[in-house]
Amino acid sequence: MSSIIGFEKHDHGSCVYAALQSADQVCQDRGLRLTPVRRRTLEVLLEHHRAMGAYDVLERLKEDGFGSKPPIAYRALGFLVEQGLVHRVEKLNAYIACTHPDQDHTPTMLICSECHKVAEAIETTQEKRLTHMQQQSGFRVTSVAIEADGICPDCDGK
Amino acid sequence: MSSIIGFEKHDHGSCVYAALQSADQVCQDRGLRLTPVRRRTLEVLLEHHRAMGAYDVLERLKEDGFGSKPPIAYRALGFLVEQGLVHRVEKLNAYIACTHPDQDHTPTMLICSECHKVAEAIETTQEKRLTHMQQQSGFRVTSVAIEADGICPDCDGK
DNA sequence: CTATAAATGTTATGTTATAACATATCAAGT
DNA sequence: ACTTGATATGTTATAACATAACATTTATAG
Repeated sequence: MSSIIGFEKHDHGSCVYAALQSADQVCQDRGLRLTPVRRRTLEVLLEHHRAMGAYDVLERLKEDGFGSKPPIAYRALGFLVEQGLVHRVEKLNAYIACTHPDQDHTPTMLICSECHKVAEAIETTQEKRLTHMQQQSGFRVTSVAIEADGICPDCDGK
Repeated sequence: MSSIIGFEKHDHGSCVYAALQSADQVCQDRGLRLTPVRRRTLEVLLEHHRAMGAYDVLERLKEDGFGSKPPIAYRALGFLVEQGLVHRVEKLNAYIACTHPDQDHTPTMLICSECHKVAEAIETTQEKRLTHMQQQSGFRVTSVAIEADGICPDCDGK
């Protein structure tokens, strides 16, 4: 079945805090360093709670005294994406913080064409399809992206 | 179930011809014009039978005496994508001709990280999941992209 | 306290994409 | 055929996204 994260109301402060905690934990477990730029990058994405372009992120980092050139942002984003703490939204060339980085998952991104909010639907049935596909085709899958354009509940009401 | 198009051998000449025929038909049926640039753009993609960037396509169009500036390619590609004759591969920012444009389908793109070939798996179960997702979330889906990175059968053997 | 690796930072450039406007072509009605 | 309105093609200019290559700093293991 599927559950949606992103369109409903929630306690934002605590969700940011929890996600950062979780990220700290993940990195510690994996022997990786959630350095200041990386942590701040994640925080920026969490605060905005929507898909942001690399240059938008960079803007914030610059304001906070970090480097001001594209690679600064791209490297931090790359690290976070690799660790599953951030998802890249391919259709938007943008990035969004993952709100449940603990579970290993193949996210489905729901992109509202109207308000441009992005929500994440977790499909647990995904893994099965993936394996299935593999067996049928002989294609050895390493990662999957699923992205849907459409109209979110809020905008649909109007 | 799923079937794969793209990695296996096939009669290329006739596949290009058939696809163009099919495109003519589709456009006629919809009262749209498959103009020279558009037709040639599709042909170029069919000939190459792999994902091409817009600028690569543009190169060919230029050689054939069509306009030489980006919008020429982007407009033709946009039209073809809209009509489902070409799929955009989001992860590659590239375009690939659809080999079965008749059926309305949500393609799954299989992208080989080694040889960079792209195959298309048609998932008929997709529509169900789509509808399902819609009901659960209130998100009204208009289009879905599914893309998998991995290793294709050919490269896996080596 | 060094040697090595990892991370940060910069310069420069490459790649992908679109806005805005000018011109040409097509299709329908007269 | 002739005008008109819509569609398509073309150009200029620029915006948005991304990475290679190299210099410098910071962390950490020996």
